[in-house]
Amino acid sequence: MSGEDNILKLVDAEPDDEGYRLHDQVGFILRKAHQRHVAIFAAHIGDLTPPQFAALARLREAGETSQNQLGALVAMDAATIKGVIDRLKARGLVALSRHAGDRRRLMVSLTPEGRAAVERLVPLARAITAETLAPLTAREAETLTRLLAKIA
Amino acid sequence: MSGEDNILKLVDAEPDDEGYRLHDQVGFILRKAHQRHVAIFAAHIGDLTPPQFAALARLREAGETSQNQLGALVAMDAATIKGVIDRLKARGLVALSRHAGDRRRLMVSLTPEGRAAVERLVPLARAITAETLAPLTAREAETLTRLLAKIA
DNA sequence: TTGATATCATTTGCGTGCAAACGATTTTTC
DNA sequence: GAAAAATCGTTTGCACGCAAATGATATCAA
Repeated sequence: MSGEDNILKLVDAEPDDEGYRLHDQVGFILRKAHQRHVAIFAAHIGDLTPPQFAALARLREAGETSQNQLGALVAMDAATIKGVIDRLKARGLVALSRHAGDRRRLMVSLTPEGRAAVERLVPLARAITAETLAPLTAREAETLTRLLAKIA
Repeated sequence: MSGEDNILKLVDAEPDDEGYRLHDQVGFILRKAHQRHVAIFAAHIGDLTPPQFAALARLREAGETSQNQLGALVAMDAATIKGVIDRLKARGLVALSRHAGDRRRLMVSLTPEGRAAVERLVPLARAITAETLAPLTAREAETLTRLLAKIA
């Protein structure tokens, strides 16, 4: 369909096809940027993943919360947050208990070890953010963060 | 450590700690933006994942390539690209053959069905990009894409 | 009250994504 | 040419991330 008139290639060239370059698409770049960030994170904090750290950091900000509630705060669905919490619990960084009034709810809280871990790691997390944004000027970094937040 | 002088909270407050908000960190926002994009992708193209589409699209741009080479082009390591190619092959979208001169190399190429699929999907992929960037003005979208590419 | 709904958590299945170890082949070096 | 090193691919193990199905408990409505 619409494949005859190649005369005005640059002006009118079929927009459905030839002008599509994978590496210009936001999704592709977004995936690569995320990969690079995860790699930087791993280089600084080897024994905790970004989602695990996110859960701990948010738990410190929010205090005790139910598992799914915490999931909502760190953008993880019920199945995902469960795995993350299981692993944090296995390492003694969080503690679990049943909610008094609602026996469905599983409350998650930081253990002293968990709190100590977050506090120890926050400076490293700052460095990770800085290194991720290192290719940009301060102004560009601010812009990127702002625009990214708008599409997140 | 450094927890006594709370007098000048806003001016001199411990920068290692209290000023750290998870949801301001690039890594966290990057992860959420990526999640949103994947969701948009799935809503438009239900039977193919972004990595699978990326492999097909890049294969069309680059022509026949070795499996690991293709992986490099779409930012997937050897283990990951293998799984993606396996699934595309199972669906008849790519064909595999051994390289003549180098028996280690596994050459990957689009089948006619694979080519037809990419060509059919490119317009949808454009719409996915547009929807992902919809919260932004055209100018902002261009800026975001450019800055994202710098940190990717 | 009870029956219909909604919510919280769990489980399973599938698809990335990466590290590490491995076997098979080149390519390099001596 | 033979040993050493590099490259290509495979496999395993672990950690997200999501959909869909399930069970347990709460809440709402009739």
